Amino acid sequence: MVGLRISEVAERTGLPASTIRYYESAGLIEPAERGSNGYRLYGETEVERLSFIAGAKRLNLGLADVRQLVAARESDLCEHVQRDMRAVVATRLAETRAQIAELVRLSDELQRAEDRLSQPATGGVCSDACACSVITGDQALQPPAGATVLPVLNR
Amino acid sequence: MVGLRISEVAERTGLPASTIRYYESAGLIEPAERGSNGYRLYGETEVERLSFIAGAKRLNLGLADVRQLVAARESDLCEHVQRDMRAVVATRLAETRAQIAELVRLSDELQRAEDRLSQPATGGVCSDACACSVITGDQALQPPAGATVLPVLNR
DNA sequence: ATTGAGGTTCAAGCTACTTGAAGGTTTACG
DNA sequence: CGTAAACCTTCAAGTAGCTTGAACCTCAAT
Repeated sequence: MVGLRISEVAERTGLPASTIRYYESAGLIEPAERGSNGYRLYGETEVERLSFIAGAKRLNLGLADVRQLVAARESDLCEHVQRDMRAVVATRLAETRAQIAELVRLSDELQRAEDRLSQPATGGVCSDACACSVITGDQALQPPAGATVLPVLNR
Repeated sequence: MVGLRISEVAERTGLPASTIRYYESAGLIEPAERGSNGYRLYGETEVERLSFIAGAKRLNLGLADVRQLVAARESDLCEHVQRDMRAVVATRLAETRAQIAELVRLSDELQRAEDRLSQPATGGVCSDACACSVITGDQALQPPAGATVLPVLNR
């Protein structure tokens, strides 16, 4: 009952100790208690909070979102929490679906590029364009007219 | 024929001027010529090189890959270029497909979380767990046994 | 006494840029 | 000719979410 050291908390939550320290420094969790030796000590409450955070991270939520949810959770207003979480999750779901759509489009492009690169060089002659046209985009790789392929991973 | 200024090159390649400067500082392209006023000046060759880079970026290639491809392209050994590009593109394609698979799994999780959050709180009573269990993962959100959902966007 | 496995802090590095400050240049207009 | 807008320059710092490293302390075992 004296409290758990950071490595034990790391084991239970699945988060690396360095990440737990980082979350503290980032204000996601309160500064941990310290033992007489200066080591951080954690109780069950902290482990649960960190598990909650780990769960949110599995949903790919950003730290800003996580911060909001942690605050809502602590505030203990149940409806409030549920409403907040629904909004955050819904937004994240929409973003994820958009990401998937973009990546599918991208994988099509890559597939086409690969197909073209698998063909022997045109007529054995190494022209000026060469394989580079696959990327320069003389033909297939231009965005299909207003396709905005660019911001795929920008988030 | 005096040369294009950076904003004109930006317009032709679709890359922001700031990005072009950044590519120069990152060693992706050679330092541009300068006019008597200190402005950068570009010729057709540079525009083509930058278009090539923009094309590679549309394929979501990292700067390390792009650097390699640019070098190969400049080296002018055609077979070599084609082999390099094939390898890079194939790797990228595999990565993209893996990403898609992970995101699909993630969107399933999010969908389940949303479903559960849409249901009214259990029996009207706001228990200790409340909506938080959706993320804490008492039930559905635990990784389906050895699923490694974590490194979804780590790259 | 010393080794090894923990713990601590603080700083820097990672990707691929973007943004901002502080300033010089060029061009168009009145 | 004056000046304001629009361009260009460099350099520094900020972004997300950590990870890694250096330099040091603590504790249990040999």
